[in-house]
Amino acid sequence: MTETSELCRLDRRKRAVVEAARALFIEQGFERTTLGDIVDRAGGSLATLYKVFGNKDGLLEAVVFEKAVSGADIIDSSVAGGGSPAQILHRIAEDLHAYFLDPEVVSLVRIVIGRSISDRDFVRRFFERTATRTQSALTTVLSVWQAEGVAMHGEPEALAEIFLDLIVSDLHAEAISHGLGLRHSSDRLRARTEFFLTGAKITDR
Amino acid sequence: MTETSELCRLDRRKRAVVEAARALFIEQGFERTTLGDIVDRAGGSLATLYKVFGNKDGLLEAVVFEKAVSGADIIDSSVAGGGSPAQILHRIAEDLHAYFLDPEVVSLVRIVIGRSISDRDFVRRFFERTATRTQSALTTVLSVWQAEGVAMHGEPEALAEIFLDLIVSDLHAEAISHGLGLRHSSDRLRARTEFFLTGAKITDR
DNA sequence: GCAAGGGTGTAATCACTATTACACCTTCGC
DNA sequence: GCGAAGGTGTAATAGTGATTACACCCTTGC
Repeated sequence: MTETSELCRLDRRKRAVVEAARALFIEQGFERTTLGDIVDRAGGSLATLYKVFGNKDGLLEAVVFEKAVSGADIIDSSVAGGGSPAQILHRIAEDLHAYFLDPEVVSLVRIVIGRSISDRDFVRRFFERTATRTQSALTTVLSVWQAEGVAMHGEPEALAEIFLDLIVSDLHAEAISHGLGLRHSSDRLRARTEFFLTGAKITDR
Repeated sequence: MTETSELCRLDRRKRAVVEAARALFIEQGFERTTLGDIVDRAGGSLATLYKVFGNKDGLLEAVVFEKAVSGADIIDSSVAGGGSPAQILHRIAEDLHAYFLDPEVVSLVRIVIGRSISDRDFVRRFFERTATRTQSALTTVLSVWQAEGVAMHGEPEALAEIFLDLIVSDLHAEAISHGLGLRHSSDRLRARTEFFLTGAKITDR
C-alpha cells in the first residue's frame, strides 16, 4: 500500500476541516456552529467529515487537542535562558501570560468550560494536558532551586500554585468575563512577579 | 407590603418556576434543560412561563440574577467584626471562599461563561454585580487602612486584585475544571492569606 | 351562585440540525 | 485509458425543542 498519496489527500481535507471548525467554534461557539457551516467553509463534504471524525463531538476533540499545549515547554525554555531566579520568573511570567492570553486559547478554554457541564471527562483530559502539566513543571523548577540553596518560604508545590494563580488568573478572568476591561500591562505583570518574590521571600542572590 | 394576596398567586408560581429552573440548569446545563422539564418539575404551565418570563433567555436571566450576590456584603460584615488588618483579612478570605465555592454559585458561573460566547452583555452585567463590586469593596477597605496609617506596599486597587485572585482563584479553577481534585483546606487558605500579608508587606501592628 | 379573567393542559406549529443514504465524480496506480 | 477506492453533493430521515394557539377550569370579587 502506497499510503502516502492517500494520507496526503485525506490529511489535507482533515486539516482544512479542523481549521474551519476551530475558526467557527471560536467565532460563534460550539453549539451554534452547524456542521453545514463547517463544510461550507472548509469545502469537502459532510460524508467525509463523518468518516474522519465520527461525529460533531469527535471534531471538537480534534480541534481542542490540537491547541492544547501545556505551559511546561514555555517554562523549560525560560529556565534554559539562564539568570537569577527572579529574572527567570519574570521571563516565565511574560511568556506564559502571552501564551495564555492568546485569543484563540482563551476562546477554546471558554468552549471547554461550556462543555464541562455535560462532559466532565473531556474537560479533565484538557486540563491534565495543560494546567496540571504546567504546574508540575514549575514545581520542579522551584524544587531544584530549593535544593540548590535558594531560600524560599513555603512548599514548592504551593508556591507554584500561587505563582500561576497570580499570572494566569487573567486567563480565567478573560475566559470568564469575556474581556471585561482588563488591563494586562507589562508593568502589572512585573509588579505581580515582584509581589510573588516578596511573598515567597525569594531573595535574588 | 399589603399586596400579598394579589402578588401571592403569581409570585408563588414565579418562584416555583425559578427554583425548578435553577435546579435543572445546575444539574444539566442551560441548553440541555428543556422548558418541558422545568414545567414538569415546577408544576404550572408553559403558557404561564411564557407570560411571566417572555422566553427561555428571560428565565435564565431571572435565575442568574437572583443568585448574583456580590461579595461586598461579605467583606463589609467581616470588617465590622473588628480586629487587626491581618485578622480581618483572614476572616474575609474564609467567608468569601465559602461563598464562592458554594456549588450552586460555581455552577451558575459555569453557565454564565458558557453563554458568554453568544451574549457578551449578559456576562458583563453578571460580573459587574459580582466580581467588580467585590473588588471595589476590598479596595475601599485597603484604602481606609492605608489612610489610617497601616503600612502596605502597593496601590490598594492592585493589592485588592491580587488578594482576590489568590482567594477566589479556586472558584475559577472549580468553574473551569469542574472540581478536578482541588484541595481547598482551611490551612491552604490561611497560608495564602499569610502569603498576601508578606507580599504586601502589611505588618500586624 | 355567577360571570370574568387569569391560569392550565394539550396539542399543533415551525425551524433547525445531527446523522444517514445514495448516486455520481475524481483521483491514481497500473 | 481504466477500474476501483475513496471523495463529493444532495436529498432524505428523524428527533428535538422553542414557541404559539386554543379550549377548558378554577378562583375571586360581587
